[in-house]
Amino acid sequence: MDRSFYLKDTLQIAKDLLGKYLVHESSEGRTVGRIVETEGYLGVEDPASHAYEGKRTERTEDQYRSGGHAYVYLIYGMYHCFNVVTRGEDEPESVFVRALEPIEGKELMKERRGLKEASGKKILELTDGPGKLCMAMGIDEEDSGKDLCGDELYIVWPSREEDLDIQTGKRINIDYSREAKKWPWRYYIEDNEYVSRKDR
DNA sequence: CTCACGATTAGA
DNA sequence: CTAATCGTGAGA
Repeated sequence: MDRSFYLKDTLQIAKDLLGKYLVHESSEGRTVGRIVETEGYLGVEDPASHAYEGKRTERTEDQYRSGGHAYVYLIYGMYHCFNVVTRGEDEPESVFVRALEPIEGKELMKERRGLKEASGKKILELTDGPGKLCMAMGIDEEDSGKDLCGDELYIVWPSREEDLDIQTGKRINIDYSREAKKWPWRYYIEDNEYVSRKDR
């Protein structure tokens, strides 16, 4: 995906990223996951965003880069969250990737997730949540700020395109954000079993 | 320096 | 439902 893809409207990108493939070429091997659930975070006007009212700190600095960079942070002292930065430089908006469907490198994903013997139902737990997918894909704070238009961590179109049944809902776990928790900026592929929460 | 707080997850 | 777990950043 080239730079221009990431400079558009954030909610449009949140929708457009569904069905695309996130690829990570790491020293341990290559993993690929199909994006099935996203949320838009609209920067200065969004009480749920780390950049609300222009708040800018060392931790959130990468969100101020131009569209097409990664913004990764640690949450609850133990999990990582992966975001795709959108819009131009100093427009701190992003798309939070909440779930993937494993496509390639499933053995490596199982190892990283500590589910070596996993099969059947357990395979669903590889990437069905923001912290889980970072673990499975080997994404951590080292990856924050990386250019997604590069050749290490990037996003591509699937070989064959398909029609997706896209659903919308409220974003998850942002109770601290007052009225913003009602805004329907979460997108997911209907009936996809890797979506993190099936409830509304 | 202190301390409250998470864009989560696993497990009871 | 709650505990786990710790870097960050606001405030003293």
